[in-house]
Amino acid sequence: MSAFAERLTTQSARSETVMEAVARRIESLIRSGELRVGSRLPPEPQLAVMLGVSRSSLREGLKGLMFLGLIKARPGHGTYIQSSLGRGASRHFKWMLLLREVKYLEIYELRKILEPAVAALAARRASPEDLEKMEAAILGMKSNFARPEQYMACELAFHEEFGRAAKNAAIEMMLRMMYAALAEGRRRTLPLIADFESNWRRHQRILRLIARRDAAGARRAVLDDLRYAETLLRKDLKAQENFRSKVGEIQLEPSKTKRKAPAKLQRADLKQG
Amino acid sequence: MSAFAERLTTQSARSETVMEAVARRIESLIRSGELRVGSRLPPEPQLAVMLGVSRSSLREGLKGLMFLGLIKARPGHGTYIQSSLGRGASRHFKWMLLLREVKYLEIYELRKILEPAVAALAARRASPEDLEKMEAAILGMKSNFARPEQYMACELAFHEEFGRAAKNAAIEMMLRMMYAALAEGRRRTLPLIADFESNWRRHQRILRLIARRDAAGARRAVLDDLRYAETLLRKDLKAQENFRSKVGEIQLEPSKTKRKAPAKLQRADLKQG
DNA sequence: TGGCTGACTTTGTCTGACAAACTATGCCTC
DNA sequence: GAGGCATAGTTTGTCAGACAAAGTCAGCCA
Repeated sequence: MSAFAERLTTQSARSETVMEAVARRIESLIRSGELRVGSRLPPEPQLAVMLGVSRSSLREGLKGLMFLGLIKARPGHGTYIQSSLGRGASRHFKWMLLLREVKYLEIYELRKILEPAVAALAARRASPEDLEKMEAAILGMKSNFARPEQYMACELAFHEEFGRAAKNAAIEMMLRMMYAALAEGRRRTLPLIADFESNWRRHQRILRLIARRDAAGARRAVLDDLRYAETLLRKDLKAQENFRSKVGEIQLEPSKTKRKAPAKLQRADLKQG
Repeated sequence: MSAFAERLTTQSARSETVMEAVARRIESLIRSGELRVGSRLPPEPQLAVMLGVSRSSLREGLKGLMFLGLIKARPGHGTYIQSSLGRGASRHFKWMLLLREVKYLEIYELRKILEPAVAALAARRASPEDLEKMEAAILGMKSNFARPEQYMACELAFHEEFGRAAKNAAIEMMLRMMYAALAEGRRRTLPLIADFESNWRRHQRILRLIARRDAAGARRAVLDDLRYAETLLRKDLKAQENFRSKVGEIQLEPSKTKRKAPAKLQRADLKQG
């Protein structure tokens, strides 16, 4: 009868690793209210004794939580539970892009679903402070037409404030994940803004409509901007494809690209991997 | 002029930790094409030499990536790069719920934005296999009205197939994150399904409309289901609030056990987290 | 041929130690 | 008395070496 359900609930019988146990234990401490955002965890040696594991194992578990952005260690100070909306998750998203499991065009499809709705929410809910911050970001963009790096930083700030203005933490987290992942792969997004001034004008229009509480207008403006950016992306992808098919065979040699490795990793040589 | 941009680009000058370096190094290996999904990483001792770090530090870095679901270690076998859509990220989402940084109602607002659009996409793109799998999940639900655990497992399976049918990896990842997080906090979602049969009927209707390629109908059906579930959630939240306000004062002693609180966890048995 | 044993590989965990970063206290100088 | 500096103490970061556990695989024997 319930064969389908059986198959689903069958867990892999692998014994739980200490790392997982540490994470679950700390989770339960949060659930019980003993730990909350900002709390300091007991020192590592003490915590290791409490949990009955060695310090190294404990640290591996903590590192996992750090990667997720859920805790933050300050040397000589302590380890704290951190308020983090999408900090760690964006790294996850970035990897999906790296591994080509997620395509840029797919992200734009997602954005076209999410962001117009977010714009409508922002038009209804944005506080004066939100509007001020978005305005500041817009001004920052305007004064940096000639400096791509800084222009992009301001644009990212605008988008983050935009997400925050919708007054929904789940949405804010999702958007931050996407934006952070996109910003990291800036190679791909930077050339898309052929004309900073035109890009800036579209953003300014979005802000103006939000400030006027014009939900429908803001929704349309965001969708327009995304459509425009998507068109550029499509062109860029096609150009790159042509480039690859032409140059692909020539540059078959392994990545000899000089990359500045951090000092501590100088001995790195992974050719045999 | 560009003070705003300056403030944004100012990084915290904290020296990079080995863990971060390890992660970046492996990232660059993926970027250069030396590693891809399914690749086996070199053994830990060897990799440690390559990166010029000790095995313990390397392991901490790897654990971080494991938590994100990006690599998977098999004892006695090796460590592999894993294809993971939202496996690690869902844990992140769950924590946000735990820490009360994200509220359940906010997730429902997000779902009401996302899922109707996804339903429309699924109606256009679902393959026969997708429809079969959703059908199987629906059947599984039907035969488990009396077994809540298994019913929920089947419902989760239905939603995952639903997300997959939209044929967009970014969307699939987002949905899996949400569903996994909601499923973990099942305390909250289980009682919401007052009547399994009614819940099942709504799901069946969604599937039928997707199978008929009725995008608009599927969109409406999903929105209806979400509205219904949200109503139940609102009632449940209100009931819980009443309960808290009655029982809350009695054990209102969070600050008294401030620093020494974890002390009672000494020798805590890990297995019962 | 088939199954079992043993060596080998690889990850999991533990112990102990020292370095680095930050805090806080107390001393010394002005 | 006030302020700067040095020192001790706390806490995380990193390293080294060792053994256990788990899985693979070749080779031996019935």
